[in-house]
Amino acid sequence: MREIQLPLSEAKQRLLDAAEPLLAERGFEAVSVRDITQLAKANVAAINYHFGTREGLIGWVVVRHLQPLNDERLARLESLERKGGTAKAAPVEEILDAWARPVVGLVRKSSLSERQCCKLLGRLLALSGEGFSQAMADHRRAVNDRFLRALTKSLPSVAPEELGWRMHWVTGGLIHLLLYQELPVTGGAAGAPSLEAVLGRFIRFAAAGLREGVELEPTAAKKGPQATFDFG
Amino acid sequence: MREIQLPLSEAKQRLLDAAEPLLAERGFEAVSVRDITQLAKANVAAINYHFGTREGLIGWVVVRHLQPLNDERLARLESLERKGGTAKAAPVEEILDAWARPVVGLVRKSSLSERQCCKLLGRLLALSGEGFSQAMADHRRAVNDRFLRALTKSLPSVAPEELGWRMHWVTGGLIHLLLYQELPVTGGAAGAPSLEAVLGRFIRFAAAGLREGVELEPTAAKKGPQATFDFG
DNA sequence: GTCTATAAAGTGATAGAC
DNA sequence: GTCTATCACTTTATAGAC
Repeated sequence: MREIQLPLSEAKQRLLDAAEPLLAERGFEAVSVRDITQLAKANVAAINYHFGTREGLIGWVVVRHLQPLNDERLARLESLERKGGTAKAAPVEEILDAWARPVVGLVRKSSLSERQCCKLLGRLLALSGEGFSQAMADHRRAVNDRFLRALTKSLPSVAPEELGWRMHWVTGGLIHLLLYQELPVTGGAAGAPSLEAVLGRFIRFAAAGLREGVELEPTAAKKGPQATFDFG
Repeated sequence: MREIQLPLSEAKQRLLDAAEPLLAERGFEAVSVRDITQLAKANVAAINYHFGTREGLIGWVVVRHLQPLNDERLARLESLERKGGTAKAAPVEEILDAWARPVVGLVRKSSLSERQCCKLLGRLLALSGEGFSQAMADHRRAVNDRFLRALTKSLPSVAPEELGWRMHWVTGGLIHLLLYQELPVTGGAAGAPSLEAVLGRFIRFAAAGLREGVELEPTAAKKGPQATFDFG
């Protein structure tokens, strides 16, 4: 499932590197090809030559970030499952960690500032599959499915459908966290906590939400046909 | 604090009524004044005559929806606090209910379809104060503050700052719920649950998240100077 | 691969007639 | 208040020279 990162020509990389801070800051609709080529010190026609259309470039931004994110999520989940053995269910916190924590690595590797990279990731995740290539959409759904399955195993007393909804809301929380990380701290007395710290607190919060009601129904849930939920 | 709903001329209403479904469907950036006037069967110049600029119209869309939402949130919280008396803290679920449930009333009253009204509300909430009038922004912050205070009273063992962060993530969950309500049910066997039902489930989920850790630290929290958190 | 020039259509806003 | 006509730009995309 892990696809090879296609090598990009230097020109394409330059254009993408120029486009991403603008897209992070202003959103996908509010950036023109002229804005990008100007910042990249390239010609106006460069984007159309290298990417065909403006949307073609956006598509590359999507795969450049969401592909590694989903790959890393999957890798961490699989490592988690290998570690725990076949029968043992992983703790909710560790599953959520595998799901949320990869953004830290992406932010580190990115040439963007932490703030911009978070904003861009937030915007990309907020697309929720709209305007993706079919391959990307399939990959995303497959990863979602794997996580939902792991969570179902870890929380058998919560209906899988309910877990799908809850992960949907958790996804919204992560997007909001990435988009407006600076928002809540403006009035705070202490300095802003690091991204890692915020993610850790978010994971504990989300785990508690996912677990809601488990102490009330300790019996194993009825197994229906596994419906697929696109919670992203 | 509750402001009088300014009477709108019939022409202004017609334009707003035409604009809102388009804005709900395509987002604020992707709708032109021509799209709106065409749907409203009005003249191209009508928007500039009645609202000054395109942004002026958007501003009215904001107040037409977010003002009643925040008003209703506040009214419900105050009713809740009156009911419980001065010393008694309201249960977290009821506070969250006062915060989230008003969207149902707005959807009912709106001439938009439930789906479109939810999308529009989701987009408006996602603005997070960007591009609001100062009065709107202040009102929003004041309502946020009141809710955070109520939650702090109800969950004294959770640090107010932590509650601010958690409400920030809850806000993201609500926005995602409103924007992509249909998303998780596409693969489900049963039909989609009603908005009311989903909100009820969301409130229980969010309450569990807000409560995380309370059983570990049953002592009252230290009272520092109350920082204001703009969790919206 | 990179450039200029230009096409073809769309944008918000406004002056001025009615 | 409503309309037409129009201004002054901006948008994506492309043809063709270098």
